[in-house]
Amino acid sequence: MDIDKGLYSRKQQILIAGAKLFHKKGFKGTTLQAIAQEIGIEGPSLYNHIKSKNEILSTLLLSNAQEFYDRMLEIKSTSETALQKLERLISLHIELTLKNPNAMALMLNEWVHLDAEDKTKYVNLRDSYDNDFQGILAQSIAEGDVADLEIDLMRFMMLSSLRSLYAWCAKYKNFNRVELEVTVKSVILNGILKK
Amino acid sequence: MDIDKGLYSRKQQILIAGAKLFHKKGFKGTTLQAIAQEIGIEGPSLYNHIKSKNEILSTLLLSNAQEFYDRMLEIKSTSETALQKLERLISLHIELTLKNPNAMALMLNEWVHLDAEDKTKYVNLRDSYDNDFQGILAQSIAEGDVADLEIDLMRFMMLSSLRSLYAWCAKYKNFNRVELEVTVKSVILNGILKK
DNA sequence: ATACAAAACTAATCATCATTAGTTTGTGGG
DNA sequence: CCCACAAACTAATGATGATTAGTTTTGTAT
Repeated sequence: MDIDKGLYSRKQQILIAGAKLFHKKGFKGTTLQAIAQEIGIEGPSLYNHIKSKNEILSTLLLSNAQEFYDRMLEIKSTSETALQKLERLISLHIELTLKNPNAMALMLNEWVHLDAEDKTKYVNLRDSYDNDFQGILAQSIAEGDVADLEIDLMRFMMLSSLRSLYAWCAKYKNFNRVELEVTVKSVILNGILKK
Repeated sequence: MDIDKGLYSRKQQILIAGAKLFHKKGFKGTTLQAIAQEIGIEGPSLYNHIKSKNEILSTLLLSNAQEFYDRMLEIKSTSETALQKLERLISLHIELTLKNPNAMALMLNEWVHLDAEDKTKYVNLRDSYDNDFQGILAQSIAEGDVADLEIDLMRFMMLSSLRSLYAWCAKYKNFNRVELEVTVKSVILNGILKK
């Protein structure tokens, strides 16, 4: 019973509790009874609001993946330099991480438990995102701002650290958001060496 | 039936198959029957070689965490500069990733399914490793080689990308190991910007 | 107040595994 | 050739947990 009943619909509460528990115990390690208990009802009562356990996971994953992709399209369409777009993408990751830390964790691993149709949708969204990300990276190499190294690997390393940030935020709760953004950008763009 | 019977003991085969399937489906999503099938026997026959499903996971995780920590102690004890030690740590991650890609994946997530005692052991090993890593990073700042930014976050970002490398290696199978090391070091040390 | 609909509850059901019991097979040393 | 012993096999057992059925409660609009 962690979630304020006044502020969220039951469906919302279920999604919030689901994200929290799926993150902590994994999808398969979380029982519907546990989710129900988290919001103060009995397990089977959940079925007044959801169709299945899998629906909780797919709602969480698809809505977040969609939000990432929508925001990517928005950033792609601006007329800035590719490097400026990369900086916006870094900010985007931080923004969405702060908004939905638990969902961010699920996007790394739990998507394997989606059923076939949703898994395809999810993987397509993620692949599109990764592709566009890499396209912008390629452009910033072409524009002379970014080093011409193995581009798959550069993209991969950038996204790995950005996608793990939720864990850092969970551990060091008293960080300053602006400082976080500055540091993350500095480490990604300039590396750790002193100049 | 993927694993050559001649080269490995049954216990080894079980560990290899377990790592593969736990990686693909998660610990809770993998049945003993599936592991058995992978090496061509029936589920209950596994009990001639193991004590429980959990033992498979804990053997995989603890032996790998221990290997990381042993190697860390070795590197700490050399008389090189802290920056040289950091480069050795990057190489170490790549070496162990190539040796045990599936186990590397498990170390990120599946440790939550260890039972209490093993989980404590595992978390202690990991925390010690992270601590020592950060100590070396602090020293290299003190030695004037590394930028004086939020040190927790720098350590976190470095380890996030290193610990995810198994996924890149799985996807781009034809990479050159030396080039991989060079690129990873360059991105971590110098960032992505062209100099 | 009263009735209806939404949302809870309790008590099945049914499937899926991990694990155990009891039995058979296969092999290497005598 | 035969005996042990390790390592398989098949057939329970028992727990767990998603989902369904059927019933009661609650809250709201008349």
